[in-house]
Amino acid sequence: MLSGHGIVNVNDKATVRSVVGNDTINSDYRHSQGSSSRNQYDWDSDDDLEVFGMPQESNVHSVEESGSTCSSAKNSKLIHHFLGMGFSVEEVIKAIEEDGEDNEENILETLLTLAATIDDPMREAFREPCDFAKKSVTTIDISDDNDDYDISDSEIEEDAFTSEKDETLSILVNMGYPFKEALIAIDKCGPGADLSDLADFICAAQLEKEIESHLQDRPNRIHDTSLHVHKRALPTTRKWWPKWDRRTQLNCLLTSIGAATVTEKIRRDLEECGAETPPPNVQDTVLKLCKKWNLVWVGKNKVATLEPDEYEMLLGFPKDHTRGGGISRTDRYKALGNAFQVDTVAYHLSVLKDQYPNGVNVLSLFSGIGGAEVALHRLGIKLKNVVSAEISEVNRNILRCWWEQTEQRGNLFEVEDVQRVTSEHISHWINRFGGFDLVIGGSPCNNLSGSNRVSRDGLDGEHSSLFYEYYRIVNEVMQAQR
DNA sequence: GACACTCGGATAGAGGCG
DNA sequence: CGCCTCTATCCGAGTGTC
Repeated sequence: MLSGHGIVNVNDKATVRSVVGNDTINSDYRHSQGSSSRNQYDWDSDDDLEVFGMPQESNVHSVEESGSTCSSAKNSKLIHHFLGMGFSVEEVIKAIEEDGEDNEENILETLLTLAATIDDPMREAFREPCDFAKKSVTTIDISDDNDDYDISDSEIEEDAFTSEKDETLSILVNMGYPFKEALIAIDKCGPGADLSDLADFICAAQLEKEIESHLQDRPNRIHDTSLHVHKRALPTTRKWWPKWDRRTQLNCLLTSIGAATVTEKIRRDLEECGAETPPPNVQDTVLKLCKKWNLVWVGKNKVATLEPDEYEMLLGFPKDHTRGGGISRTDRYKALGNAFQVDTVAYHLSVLKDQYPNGVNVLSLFSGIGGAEVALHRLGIKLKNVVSAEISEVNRNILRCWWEQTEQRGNLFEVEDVQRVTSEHISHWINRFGGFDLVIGGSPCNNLSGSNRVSRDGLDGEHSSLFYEYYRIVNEVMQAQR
C-alpha cells in the first residue's frame, strides 16, 4: 500500500530511511540517538499565528489551540487526547487522577503501566492459535468459541521480561502498544517474529475488537473460526463467504472501485447456476473479478466493493477521517487509495519516540490526508510544528479537521504546492522552529503506476516528476541544518 | 509463456445554475 | 436551454512472478 514514499530523519544521517512497498531500506529501527537540543520548545508561546512573511502568504494558514485554561475543558481535552491514542476512558481517568492534569508524560507512563497490570479484555481477541508471522494486517481471528489460548495475569508477570522477549516487548510498548497486547502478540507470533508482524497482529486485534463491539447486539452472530484474512477484518462478510472463494488477502487498495455492473454480473451468473457450488468456469470468472476489484461477500450470491469506511479501517485511519465536509465518495476513494498505511508508517517512525521525547518539527510533503501525522500522533509523539504541503484542497481540509478534532497543541502550517517551497522558506522555518526533525512524504506516482495506461511516463511524467522536488527540498533542509 | 496485478485516466451522463 | 461541475463507469497494456 506504500510505494515511492520517503521518510527522512534529518538530524540523524545514520538512520535516513526510505520506504518502498512494505520493505525498509536500512531498517535498523532499534538504533537510537540522544535527544536533540532543539527539543526545548516553548509550548506556551503565543506568537504561533505569524505567517512567516512568505511570498504567497495567502497560501499558508495556521491552526492552533484556543488555549483554554478552564480546568474541566483541559481535563476533557486530555481525555480525548489519550483516547485518541487507544486507551480506555477508565484508564485515562485513573491516570489523570494519579498524576494530575499538568504532566502528560507522567500520565502516559501511568497509562502504559496500567495497560500492563490490569485485566485486559484484549486477550479475548487472541484465542485462536495460528501462524500470523507471514500474514498481513488483517489476519486476526476473534472468535469467542475457542478457549485454547488464555493466560493469566500471574503468567504474564512471570513471563514478562525474559531474555529474548524483553527487548521486543519494550520496543512495542515504546511504539505505544499496550503491554499486555504486545506480550500476547509475542506469544502468538513467536519470539523470533518480525516487529512489523507483531505490530500488525496487535493492530488487527484492536480493529477486530472494535468491529465486534459494534456487532454485539446483533442476533445470529457468526463464529466461523475457519475463515481467513479479510473475513476476519470484515466479520460481517463471514456468513456469506462461499467455501470456493479461498482468498486470504485483499489486493492493493486503489483509488477507484469496481462498478455496480460488475457485482450485478456476478449475482446474475451465480443465480443462473442455481447450485450451491457453481461450475469451475463460473468460479474462475467470479474470482477474477473479485480479486481485481477487492470484492467481498455481503449476501447470498452478492458481492460488493469496499466502502470508504472500510478503506479507513484497513489503512489504520480513525473512523470517519475522510467523511463529511463536502467530500464525495469518489474523492474519499481517491484520497484513501493514495494514502499511507498508518500502522506501517507508525512502525517505521517508532524510533523517533525515544529520540524526541518533547515532540518533533515535521516537514510533511505531499501530505495527502495526513497519514504521517496520524501515525506520529498514534505513537504519542507530540507534533510541535508541522509544515504540510498538499495540493488538494479536499485533503488539506481533511488534515485540518483531524488536527482540530485531536486537539493538537502544536501548529499546523499549510502550503499548497511543494514547487513553491523555496530555500528562503526553508531557512525561515528552520530559524523559526530551530530546525526540522523529520521530512516525510510520498510523491505522486501516477506516471509510474501500472494501472495508468494513458500516461505512464516514468519519473519524467507530469505528476511523478515531483519526486525531484521532494529530493530538492530534503537536500536543502539537510544542508541548511548542517 | 501463461498468468496476475497495478498509489490511473478519459468520458458519458447526471445534476446544478443562470 | 446551454454551460459547467461533479460523479460513476468503463477502459488495458506493461511488468513481474511462477
